[in-house]
Amino acid sequence: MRRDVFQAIADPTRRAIILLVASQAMTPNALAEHFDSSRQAVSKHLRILTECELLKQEYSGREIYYELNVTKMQEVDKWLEQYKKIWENRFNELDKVLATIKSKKK
Amino acid sequence: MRRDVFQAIADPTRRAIILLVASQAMTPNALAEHFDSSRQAVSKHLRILTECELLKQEYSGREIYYELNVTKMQEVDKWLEQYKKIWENRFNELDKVLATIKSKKK
DNA sequence: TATTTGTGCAACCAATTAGTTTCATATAAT
DNA sequence: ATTATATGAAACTAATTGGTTGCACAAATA
Repeated sequence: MRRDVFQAIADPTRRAIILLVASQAMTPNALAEHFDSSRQAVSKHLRILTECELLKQEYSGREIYYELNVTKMQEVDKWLEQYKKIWENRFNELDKVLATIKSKKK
Repeated sequence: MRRDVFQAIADPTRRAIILLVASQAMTPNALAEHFDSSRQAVSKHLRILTECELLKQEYSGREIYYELNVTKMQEVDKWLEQYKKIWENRFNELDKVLATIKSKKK
């Protein structure tokens, strides 16, 4: 199935998984301990996160370590960039206003 | 209903609406022209986007102009920031490696 | 070899979602 | 005053989602 990063990060449990995995790679069992839901539920989240490449799998015997694929996270940042221009411009406008006020006070 | 920014941007139609509205405030009718689905479907998306404060409404007679609330967009950026540190560190590590290679070549 | 452990997958289910059609209402135009 | 337009809300529906339980299977351990 074609998975989308935005759809993946929409779920709060998945964002929590991302946060946990960001500091260190973890196995499904270890991750599941942090949640109320079953290991299988967590496993399904891991599948979704892996399918959209937000997570990478590292096999070690029968264990699978899931780690964050930071590169894919940048995709969200890339999407935000077009809007960043807008809010930075807002700041510039504000700067101008402040500068004007300042010069008038002199 | 309590609406979440991440859930709001998960839908591709809603992201398209955000993009359209980013350049200029638009009415539901004007927006609906850009999509295959009905005006009411677009209206429901607008409701979700407004509820999570990604959009603001500007009333003008019987028309309602929807405009982007850039401030709320920054919430996503704020979430990303903790991961930005990680990918910037990766870059620094890479820089070190490149620097080492460079000095060896000399 | 027999058993335990770590994992993914399938089948099922309740809740949510994104769409539809049909309305009600307020403003604008004739 | 009547009609047309812009909009939101309600009721319904099909598809998707996030959860469950039960299973299969490979790797580690006894």
